[in-house]
Amino acid sequence: MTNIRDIAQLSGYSISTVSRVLNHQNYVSDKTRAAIQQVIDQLDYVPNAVARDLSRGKTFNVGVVLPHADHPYFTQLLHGIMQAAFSTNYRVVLLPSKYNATLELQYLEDLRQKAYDALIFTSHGLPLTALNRYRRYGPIVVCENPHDCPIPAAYAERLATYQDAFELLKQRGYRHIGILASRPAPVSATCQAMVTAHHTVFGTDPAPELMRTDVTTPSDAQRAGDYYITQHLKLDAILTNGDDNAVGLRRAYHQHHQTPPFLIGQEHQLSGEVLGLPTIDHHFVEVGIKAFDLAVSGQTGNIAIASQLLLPDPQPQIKRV
Amino acid sequence: MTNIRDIAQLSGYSISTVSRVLNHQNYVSDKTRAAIQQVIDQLDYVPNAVARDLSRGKTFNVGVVLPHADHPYFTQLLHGIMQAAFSTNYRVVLLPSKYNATLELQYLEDLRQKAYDALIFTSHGLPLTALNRYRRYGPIVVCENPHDCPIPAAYAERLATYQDAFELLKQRGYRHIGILASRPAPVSATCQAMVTAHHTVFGTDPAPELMRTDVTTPSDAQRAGDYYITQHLKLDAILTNGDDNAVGLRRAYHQHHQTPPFLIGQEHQLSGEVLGLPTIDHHFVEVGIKAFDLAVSGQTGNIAIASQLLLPDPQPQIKRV
DNA sequence: TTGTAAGCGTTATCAC
DNA sequence: GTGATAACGCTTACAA
Repeated sequence: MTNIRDIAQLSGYSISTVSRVLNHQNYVSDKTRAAIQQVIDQLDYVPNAVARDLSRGKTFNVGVVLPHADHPYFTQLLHGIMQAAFSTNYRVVLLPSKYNATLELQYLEDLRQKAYDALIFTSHGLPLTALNRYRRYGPIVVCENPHDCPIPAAYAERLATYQDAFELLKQRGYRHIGILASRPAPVSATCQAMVTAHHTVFGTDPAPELMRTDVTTPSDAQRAGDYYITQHLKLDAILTNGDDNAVGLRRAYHQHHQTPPFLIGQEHQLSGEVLGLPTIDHHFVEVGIKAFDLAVSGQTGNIAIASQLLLPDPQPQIKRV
Repeated sequence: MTNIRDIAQLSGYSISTVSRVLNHQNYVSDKTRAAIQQVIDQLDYVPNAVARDLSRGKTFNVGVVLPHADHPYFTQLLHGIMQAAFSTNYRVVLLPSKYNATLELQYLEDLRQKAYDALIFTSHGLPLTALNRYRRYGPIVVCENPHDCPIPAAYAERLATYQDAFELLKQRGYRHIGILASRPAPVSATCQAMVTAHHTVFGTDPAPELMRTDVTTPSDAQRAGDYYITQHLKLDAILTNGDDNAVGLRRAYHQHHQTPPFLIGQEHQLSGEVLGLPTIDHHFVEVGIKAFDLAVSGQTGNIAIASQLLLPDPQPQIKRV
């Protein structure tokens, strides 16, 4: 392992001069630079990145905490974060959490230990106040509306769009509305927003038996559908948490030889397009970009991005040839 | 910034003893440990991760080079890699490449600079021999069949399955087969495998005008469909590179009010299920797991995972209620 | 323009 | 059990 000292010795110059050459700084004469560069080339030397980071006190690593890797919310968010990181020479480190408090705490401790320059929580199990406490060790950004907790955040403003969705259902005369959510309202801002919007539009909370939580995959959604069917809960419509999950629901109804209720998707996935579902695009890529910007700038403040209800394109007529 | 020296001084013990306490090693008396721990707690001290890495000469970071973030091949592979990394305390660092040689080279140089303990190329633009040259600086794993290049690899064995796919088409009497690929055969092992399989089954190479490359997104696929249609290329079937891309193709035909040809998907995506397409599951999650194992073990050798042609479930009868 | 030397904060070896 | 001290490999005042 050849190091900067070796280069200094063999070239006959000092470590600092070698360092200047390495970092393309000024105040090095052309012939000195050339002489040193020659030794560098000769020994096939490259500086050690970790030593550099230590000396500079900065890693250019941003940790991104992800409960799951296979959910569109997270992949889209990650996509945005990567995009933003890419143009700034920061590196993205993936931190799987499964909403596990011990793991999340570990990542916060890693930040404290300077393993990352900043941390982005795409979602979290720990209370916001717990995260907030670690901000003294470095920038921490969350991807939800933090309400009264003064923590930097970039998030999709969903409430108005959920209201749009329920208004659509109301206009169509639907009253018995199923709701699919990944986590229950007490811990999930998203779920809370759906409940609030339902209340605003219909004047009542959603019936508890029509709300299914812990639905993340299409298979989960299929099970939720099985539940609705076997419990003989006659639904007019279901607000699903993802177009793909709507597919799972549909599967359940089809297997029971029933026509599914009117479905609204989320995430603007391809499966929704195929099925001609209305969907909600939360613009998570953009949210990711903003989250990253907040993280590296160290700025405080919240950035809300408006969601959007998208109605399906009319299905084209197919001419049989 | 309080460091190990501070703890040593304030506790009255030496740096080495403090280090032993930090690393939960033996040979420290209980009362010494307690005394030191008290100072640690009092000063709210944690060791610096970067200094640790430097001293140990290891980062526990594995770099994963990804041309795109939004393609199922990469997300599934990444999913597997994360899963494997998670259970071994390694961290996954995302390295976007866009098949850009300069970027790929930069990542290889980063490996050389010890920024990562190992590197996984999910795909690459640089020739294998170029990657192979950097193996002296650390383990490098690719996710394709490297054939005669002696570089560690985990990959989906696609050839036999592509043959199955073409056999299916042949049995159905189809002869004019379109093919969608992300990159042309000279640089893409995947594309080569499709061509070879076509040759094996039909005895001829695919007609050049029926092969569309540079197709990665559904929109690209839609453009490919536009091409087939406007060029009046009557196709019996199309082997698409992804169920989602099949959706794009389908969109093109529908917009031209035509019935799409018989479509075969890939990646076993939900959109394919909805459309009832045959699809090819390449088991990329498992490939990712194996790739990671190779990377951290530093083993040499190749691991091939068999792909699988999946036929659609029969569409259920729907009873109108 | 170049050199000296003091950091950066650990871990590891070896002596006691 | 504990402590000196030398790595680890670089950056950066400050001096010359």
